[in-house]
Amino acid sequence: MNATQEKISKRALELFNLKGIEYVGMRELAADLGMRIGNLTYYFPTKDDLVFSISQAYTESNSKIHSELPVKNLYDFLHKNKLLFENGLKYQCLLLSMVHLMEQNTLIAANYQGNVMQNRMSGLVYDIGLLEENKYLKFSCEDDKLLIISSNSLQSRFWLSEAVLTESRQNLARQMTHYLRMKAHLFRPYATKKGLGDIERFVGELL
Amino acid sequence: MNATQEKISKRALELFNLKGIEYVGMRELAADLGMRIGNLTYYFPTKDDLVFSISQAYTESNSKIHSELPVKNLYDFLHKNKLLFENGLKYQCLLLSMVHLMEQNTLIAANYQGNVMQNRMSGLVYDIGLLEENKYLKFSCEDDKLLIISSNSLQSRFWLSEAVLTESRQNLARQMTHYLRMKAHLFRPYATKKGLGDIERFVGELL
DNA sequence: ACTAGTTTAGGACATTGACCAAATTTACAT
DNA sequence: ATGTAAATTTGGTCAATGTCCTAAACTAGT
Repeated sequence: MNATQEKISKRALELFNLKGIEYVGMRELAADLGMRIGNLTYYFPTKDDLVFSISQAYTESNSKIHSELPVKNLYDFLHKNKLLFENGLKYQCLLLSMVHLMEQNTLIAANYQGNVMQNRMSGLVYDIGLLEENKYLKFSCEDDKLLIISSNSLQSRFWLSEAVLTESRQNLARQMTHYLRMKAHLFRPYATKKGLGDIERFVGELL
Repeated sequence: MNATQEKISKRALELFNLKGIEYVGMRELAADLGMRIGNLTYYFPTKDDLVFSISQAYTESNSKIHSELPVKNLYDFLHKNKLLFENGLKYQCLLLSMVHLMEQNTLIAANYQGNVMQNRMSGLVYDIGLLEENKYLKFSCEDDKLLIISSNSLQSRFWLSEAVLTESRQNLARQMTHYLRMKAHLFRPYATKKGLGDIERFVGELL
């Protein structure tokens, strides 16, 4: 991706985050960038291509967080989730239009269902398994484990959608700690003594 | 609402559920109903009006469930949630476009933020409080209670959105039991012995 | 038969994403 | 400096969307 493409998708992300992907037209974006539509489509033939490139940047930054932060304890895990939340905030337009995108943008849909989803899920299963091994978490049955993983995924995907129901897109950041606390509490019932300590530490550092 | 309006919104709901609100045009809907667009706009001046009338039907059917099913025990509560889930499925188009609608449809936004949201939340707080009084649930601190309520709300609002990421709109029904089990497990750590019995019973009846 | 409500017919408008071709400008390598 | 390729502008077109309009025709109840 060259400099102009970077410039375009950077500004596009800003506008998309402000108003929502569906409500920023290509003409509007071009005007904002001080360029003609023809030039925009020179770099991104369709709007879907543009959004896809943004979604790839999001996926990559998420992958980076995952690879750079091995989860050794429950605090690590929660802290990693904080970074993931912050990253989600940076790309809020994607998370807020997820259903939309997955049904309409064939590039994103194919990519997500072909790679991202499985990787995410298996990564999460791995992390939780490790925390169980290292005695930070303890599940009384396999069911508990699987359902807490599901709950966790759902919350990660849609906390921003819920947040936007009460506050505008411009003020989502300040709701983040609430949802991080929520996530921490989700694991509370399954935490060992060691695990509880990590949760307390994480929650304590949130304010 | 007269017979023709009923006919229109009934068919509109079907099409919206199948394809998504944003992807069914007014012309398409009119053609499907064998009427002219002019006639459609005679009954519903704008698409927003049509969607709003559907959303009101949804809100009313939900309110009906709430008023007809007093929550005496945890089983009642979970069973009520099952009915609410089934109702959400009937109006899936609304839940799948929630963010969209709340930001664009001024009628829905005003109504939701003015009434629905508070009622829903206070109703839930009331139910949970009752279950605590009647010794089905026990929370070690107020925090746990509030955060479980938040988790529960988020899951109720967005389970369909999550479901549609793995299956098409046409096949959402069969994922419902999974999310109901998830909901039941959400309350498990806070259930008393009595409460656990109710959960077992509810989950047992799901399959 | 009159009237109000309903329905049709045939348009219009601005906006959207997308697509296109020709001309011009810019940057870089020879 | 010159030629070439990439980048950019200009000025459209296209179909589809939601919304809006008017005049005419049909239909039901009084």
